Amino acid sequence: MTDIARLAGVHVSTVSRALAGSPLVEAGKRRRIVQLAREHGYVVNPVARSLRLQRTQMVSVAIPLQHEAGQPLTDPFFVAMLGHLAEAITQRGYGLNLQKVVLPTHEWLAEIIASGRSDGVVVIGQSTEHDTLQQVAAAYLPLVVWGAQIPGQRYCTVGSDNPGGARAAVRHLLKAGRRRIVFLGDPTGPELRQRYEGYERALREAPRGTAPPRRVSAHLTPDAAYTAVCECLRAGDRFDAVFAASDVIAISAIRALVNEGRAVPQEVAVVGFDDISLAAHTTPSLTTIRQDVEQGARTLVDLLFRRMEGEETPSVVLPAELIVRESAPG
Amino acid sequence: MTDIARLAGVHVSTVSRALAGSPLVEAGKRRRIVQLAREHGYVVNPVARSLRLQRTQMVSVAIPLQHEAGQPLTDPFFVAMLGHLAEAITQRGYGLNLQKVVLPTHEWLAEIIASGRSDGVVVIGQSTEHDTLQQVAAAYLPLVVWGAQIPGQRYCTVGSDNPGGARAAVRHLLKAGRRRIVFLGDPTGPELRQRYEGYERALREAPRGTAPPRRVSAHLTPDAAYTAVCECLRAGDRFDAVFAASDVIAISAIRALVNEGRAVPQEVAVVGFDDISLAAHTTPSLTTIRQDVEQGARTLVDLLFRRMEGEETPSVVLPAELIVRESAPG
DNA sequence: ATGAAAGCGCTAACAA
DNA sequence: TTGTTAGCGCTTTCAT
Repeated sequence: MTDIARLAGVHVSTVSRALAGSPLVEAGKRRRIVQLAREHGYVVNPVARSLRLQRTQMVSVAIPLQHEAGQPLTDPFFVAMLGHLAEAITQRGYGLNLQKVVLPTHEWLAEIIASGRSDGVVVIGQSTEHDTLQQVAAAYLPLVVWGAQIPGQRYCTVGSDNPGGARAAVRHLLKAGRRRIVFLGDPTGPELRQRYEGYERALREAPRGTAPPRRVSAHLTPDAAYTAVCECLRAGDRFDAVFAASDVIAISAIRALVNEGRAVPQEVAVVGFDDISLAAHTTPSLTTIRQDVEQGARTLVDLLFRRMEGEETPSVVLPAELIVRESAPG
Repeated sequence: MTDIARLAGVHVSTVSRALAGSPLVEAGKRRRIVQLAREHGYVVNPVARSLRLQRTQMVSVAIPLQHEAGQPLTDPFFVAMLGHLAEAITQRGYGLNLQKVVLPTHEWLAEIIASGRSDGVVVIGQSTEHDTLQQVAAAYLPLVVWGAQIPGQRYCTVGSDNPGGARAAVRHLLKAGRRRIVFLGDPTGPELRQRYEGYERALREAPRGTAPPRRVSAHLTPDAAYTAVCECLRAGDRFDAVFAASDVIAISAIRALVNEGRAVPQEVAVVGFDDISLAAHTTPSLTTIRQDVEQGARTLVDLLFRRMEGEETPSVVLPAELIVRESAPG
């Protein structure tokens, strides 16, 4: 900037003002300075700017992942969320600082905040970190979390209507005449727990003769789900429908079923959760509960910026919609 | 830091040294200071540190995306790459600054660099930006690119053996007796172009009676590929195998084929490219060319850090391996 | 082994 | 309207 000032024959402060578009500096001079800066490929140093302004124009996006579950950063839903967050954050002229958090880690959130690398934090997925979030949120406002809303929660979440979505999925299966519906997935973390609860509730409301809730445990990875379903089938388990906690494991479940000689959807219907972009394109295509990632991301960012301004924002629950496709026709 | 200094009854410079683990400061005092910092949840301000040190401990990861192609940041391969990059970068104590670049944008790379937000840049995918990269690389060393190696290229790439992988895919199909093999995808960008070239070459080397190269154009999105394959079938096109430029479009192709009444793999075999995590779990599971994302990411980061130290590193081509599954059995 | 002081590049309160 | 100046929080050279 000193260089530009010298070239323009003015003081740095004038350059600073000109580049900030201040009306204080004479229009002609301002244009000349801006032009000069462009010619020389000069852009203001955001580090120095941040130090001076005490704000970084950065948002941290933290993704807590269970190490033991081997959960990679490749879950398509999280990733779609990340993409849309990048979009929304960039649109506001902010940068995105990506933090992959491998649990269990001590004080990960406090450290992200204390480091001052960002003006606000988005956490994608509560995972098992409800307590951490509770604690940190007490003293730090600009924090929003994608996830489930939990009674007594003190932090701000945006998330889908997990129980409602799950219930809609199971009711759809019941209406199609299915009576032995298993839940595939591990209800670790509030979101999946709520999906399980929705599943249970729908079964409680089911016609007589419907089999009671039954869970097939599996981490949210393709391999885990595949293995779990195979074992279950070989153990002679009988069911005519699967409600999977996510699309990724629903797809694995279909493969396991077909490989073990069960026709999908004729013998076993499958419903997933998320509506990832591939869901419409698998064979058979996947009946699922859509979470609107794009709106979710926009809402998260919107709330975050309001919190960055000091506003106390409430949590938001977005509708989750049943999408009927081939794996569980109507 | 001033606070910690006051609490410890020493000068800030001593605290700075202590926290940096300098041997200059007396061991006992150092421990006391470190302890004090931890108790008070103090961590050094990386912004101030960056300004002073003239390095940010940050790496920018830029993902150029074609706007017109509607290509989202959700391509599973890119995303897996991003995850592994996050891993490798974090391991070295650096942060990751994610930049989604929507093309065409003017000077995107120059701006990322000039902004000084990071000490090095990883670009995932050359896309149509070969010229930009050539130009920038002339004056900026700490830059690595995931993509194809191009004759006359002046920047450092890491990428798979695209022609070799494509050739292996087509030879596999030929060996299985397929003679009318179409290429599905749009060879925009060097990587896909090289895959197409490998396809062409394998066909030139094919037995007599093999149909000549034939391309079905489609952007790398599920919808585009689905539509393209359907139209092609309805137009009465005849083929017994598809080599798709990516797994995502291979999966869509399978769905289109099945929906139009073609058995996969009996009537039409399908081979993809990437080996995304879902490829093993679709129905039928996908024969594909594996790109080793993890090694790719590690190599990129390794080369980047060497470049950040001033070393001129050469480009690297990684092997691409044929994985035979159900969609195109041996 | 520790303290004093300068300065990284920028912005803004104040002065002119 | 522009310039002067102080200071954001840190590291490091120099002096002690």
